[in-house]
Amino acid sequence: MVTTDTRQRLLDVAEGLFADQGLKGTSLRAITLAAEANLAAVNYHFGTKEGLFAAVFQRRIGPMTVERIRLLDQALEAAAPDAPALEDVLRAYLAPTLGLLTSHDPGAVNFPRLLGRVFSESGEIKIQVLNQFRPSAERFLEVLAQILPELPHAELMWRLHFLIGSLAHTTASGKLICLMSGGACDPNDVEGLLERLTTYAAAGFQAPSR
Amino acid sequence: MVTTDTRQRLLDVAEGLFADQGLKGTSLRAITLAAEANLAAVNYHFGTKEGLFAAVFQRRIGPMTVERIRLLDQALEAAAPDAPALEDVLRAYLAPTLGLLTSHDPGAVNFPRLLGRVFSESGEIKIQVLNQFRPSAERFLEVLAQILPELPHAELMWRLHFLIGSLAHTTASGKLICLMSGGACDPNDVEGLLERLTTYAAAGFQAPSR
DNA sequence: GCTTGATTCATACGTTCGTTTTAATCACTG
DNA sequence: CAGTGATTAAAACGAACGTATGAATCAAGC
Repeated sequence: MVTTDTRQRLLDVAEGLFADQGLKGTSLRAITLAAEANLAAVNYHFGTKEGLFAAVFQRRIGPMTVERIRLLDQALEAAAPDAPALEDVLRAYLAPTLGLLTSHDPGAVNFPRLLGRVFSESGEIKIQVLNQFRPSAERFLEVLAQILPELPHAELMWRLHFLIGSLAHTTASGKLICLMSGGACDPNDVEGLLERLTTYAAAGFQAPSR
Repeated sequence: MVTTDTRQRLLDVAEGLFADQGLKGTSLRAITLAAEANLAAVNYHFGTKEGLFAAVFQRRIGPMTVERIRLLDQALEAAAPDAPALEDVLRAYLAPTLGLLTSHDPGAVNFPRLLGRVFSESGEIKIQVLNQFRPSAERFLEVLAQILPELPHAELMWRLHFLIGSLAHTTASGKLICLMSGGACDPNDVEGLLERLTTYAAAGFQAPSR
């Protein structure tokens, strides 16, 4: 057996605790206690604490990127030979992240929160994680540039940056902000959220640049 | 003298280090070393590490909120008796945060980064800080609801939430994302950034809700 | 059934952390 | 100039941290 049961439990538990408390705020003792594993298990399976942190990401980023590209290609094919609708491209980017929130995989629901947090982590880890998103991001930028040819390249980058900010903030603090709205917003309505963010961002992307 | 020099230096240094490494990632020894103060100075002046963290926020949030309301009232008066332009309202919300990035106050430039990071902090501190923004946020929501009367309340809340996400992500990771763009984006052009984000968000807010 | 490699376990190490304590120093007033 | 309250200084405390070590346990093959 290449992957032991302990390994899986450590990854699942770490995913949730890192999402809640961050890298520095989560101790190996808290992780191994919750995972019902020995303290030394993390160092045995992942070498170091940061190794576990990286492994948590490695497990999800690949499939998420694949799904994004798949949805993008699907939108491209459906519209061919025309360019796809802006909304469909944005949805292809957002859906694989937001979709995890309603995943049946019990550990996966924590990953979007963790993903929204990673921008606030310091050190090499952050850059290492974000670099894994670059290739797919550039594919999306190409398609977006094709849909919005009059938009300068820098403007497009900024708007994708704004979108990622909205996404990260929603996955990381969605429950908080909707608590502040007095319950008017329902963060559990993931499908509705996807449509709201898509509609909002699509309008933003289409705004004329000055 | 009610505020000693050491107090100021601690606040300034802590503002930068907390912005870079977060609350858990910054040690009192690192702070007092950089501030050329004794280790015990933090506990003496602020009681506890979290007390220092809260004090860093308390120093900036008040003036920032006042400035936001001032700019909002200014936009309201200039347009009276009509409703102000959506762009002007959004600018009034964004400018006091982004403006600190070019402040002459050497410590203030770090605060927007810290502000973008606070959503990722855990515990009571985060809620305590965010609650200080509620009153002014509700003023803005009232005005926005007046400008966009056809927009459901929940939709408006979500869109403000998206905007805050873009703002936080920009202040917290602006330099990073523009490094990833290969230098195409210039995070030091604060005035241009304000216009870009205002334009993008204004179009998003004006999108019809479904 | 014994060997071998993989995993788990209990335990300890050295470091760093936030905080506390006690004494020294400073600034000012009477 | 003596005295007093505010501030700084040096040192130590106990707790928690990540990591390393060596023995114990397990699973599988010959």
